[in-house]
Amino acid sequence: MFDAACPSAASPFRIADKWGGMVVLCLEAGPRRFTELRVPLQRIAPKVLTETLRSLERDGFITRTVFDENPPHVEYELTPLGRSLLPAIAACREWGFANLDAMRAARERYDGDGAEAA
Amino acid sequence: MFDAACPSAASPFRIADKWGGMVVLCLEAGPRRFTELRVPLQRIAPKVLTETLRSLERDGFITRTVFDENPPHVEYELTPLGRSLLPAIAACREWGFANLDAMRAARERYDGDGAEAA
DNA sequence: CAGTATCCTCAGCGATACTG
DNA sequence: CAGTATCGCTGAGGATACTG
Repeated sequence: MFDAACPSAASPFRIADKWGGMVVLCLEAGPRRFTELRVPLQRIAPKVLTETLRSLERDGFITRTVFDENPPHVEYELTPLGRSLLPAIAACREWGFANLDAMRAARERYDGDGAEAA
Repeated sequence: MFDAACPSAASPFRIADKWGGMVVLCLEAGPRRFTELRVPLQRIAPKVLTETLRSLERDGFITRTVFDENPPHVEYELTPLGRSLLPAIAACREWGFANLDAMRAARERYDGDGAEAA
């Protein structure tokens, strides 16, 4: 159980990084271009978006298609494997919608106790 | 969409850290003691396990019960909120069982292409 | 047994500037 | 437009030793 060879363990897909899941969601509705992805993900630096996309491409979750035009045109699209992530992501999001408030409350309670004591 | 106030976004619960999910799974079958958790999670340093447990406790996922004995005896147990994570974790694990091989294959293909070119 | 204390490393994330 | 190049920081994660 949980040996080093078992990345599937519990969070098999923290989809690599902080942004991976969001990018997948952004691509759910169809192909998107580099700059289009930067709109919903305003806080992301271009370098980081590149890294994220490369990582997702490496894992076979997305494809990168270059149109030989000027100005350059590149599209990212989910593969079937990438789409297979959506149900699991949905399960996580549903948990969030249902329980995030409770979690936040627990957190305030915990932090509160610590603060009072001091 | 995806503003800073929306941690629920995609991976609402990378359950905090690398080990959080595994610890929750270890507690699924019932309460466990500190050292008992270190058995399946051999690679975890005591400091890190402590941090992980504190974090889970803070979020209301587990309770920490101290039995005033000698030698000391402490038990960690899932709360209902903690148990609510299990379905989402299960969804992630199922994805892993179903698709991890495909992902690994994609990764090797990708890395292979890069290596050949060099 | 159940932790703390201390120190360390590295990689993820980020900001900014530049380019084919 | 779609990136790369460079630099820097922070903090999660880890190894080891010690303690009530």
